[in-house]
Amino acid sequence: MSNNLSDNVCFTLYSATNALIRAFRPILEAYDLTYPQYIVMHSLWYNNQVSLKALSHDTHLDSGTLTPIVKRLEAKGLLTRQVSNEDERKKVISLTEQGMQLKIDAEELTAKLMARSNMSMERIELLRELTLELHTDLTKD
Amino acid sequence: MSNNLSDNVCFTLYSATNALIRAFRPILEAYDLTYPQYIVMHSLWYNNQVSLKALSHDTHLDSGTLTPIVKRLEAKGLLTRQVSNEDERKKVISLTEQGMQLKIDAEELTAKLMARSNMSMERIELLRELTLELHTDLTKD
DNA sequence: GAGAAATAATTTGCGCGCAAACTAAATTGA
DNA sequence: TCAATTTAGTTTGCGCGCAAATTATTTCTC
Repeated sequence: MSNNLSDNVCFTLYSATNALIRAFRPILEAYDLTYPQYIVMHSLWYNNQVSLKALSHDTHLDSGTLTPIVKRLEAKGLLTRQVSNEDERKKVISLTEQGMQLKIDAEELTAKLMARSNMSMERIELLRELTLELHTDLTKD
Repeated sequence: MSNNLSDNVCFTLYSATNALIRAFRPILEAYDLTYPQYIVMHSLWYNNQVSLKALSHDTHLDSGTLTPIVKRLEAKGLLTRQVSNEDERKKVISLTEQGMQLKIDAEELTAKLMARSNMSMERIELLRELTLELHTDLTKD
């Protein structure tokens, strides 16, 4: 029977994620990006010219969350949004030259951040596997 | 060199936490609580009559985040906020009878939720340790 | 003991995260 | 074929999460 918040995995997961985003913030600020914006850019760097739906699937972000994020990235000149020719309900999201250029600069970002923790590569990899497993479990039905 | 979002521990951590809060939402709705509100209540159940500062330390939530949350819980009749006698800058946050009663109902909440995942007790405990370690590392300086 | 510095809490502004409602286009099926 | 359903994306509303600015009180320090 736990009586301490830190005994609760939900709380430690929640706190660790908040701390991670907080630690990421000043680093990403140099690129004028928030973490969710970075996720979207990262997705597009490896999967360009996709619909919002496809982007939503890849980033695990809701379309209602994604629309304003993508609009902000468009306003920054990092991507464009065009109505699809085949299906006029769809929007094709494409990186601009500027958006592609960011990739090289931001390549080592995550590694740099995780180096701030004293965790070993093995424990970080273990954490990755466990959070991936939990996410899969919670979204399977 | 990772080229997939799921290869990135930051992303899996972020996604798993969002999924967890999302899964928690309908369960907590029965108690008319959000997850951060639940964290505050949980903290108070084991540490009643504390200042906002102390609550902030325990919940890892910013005072700017906490003030409106605590006000909402006050509006629901779950707690009271009184100016401290010793130090008039401080507010003493105390559970009402109704706020204390919620504890019994909500006792098994987390266990119920985690049972939704197929993860073993051992892996959940490992996840707890790893996220606690990461949080400690990221907030140590 | 009065001015300066520190501390506690609130307020403001912005970007999520997401459920729910909505709009518009494509698909379906009788 | 055309009305009903489904699908893609947007909008709205609300509650965070947090940096930065603000207010009020207390503590330092000279």
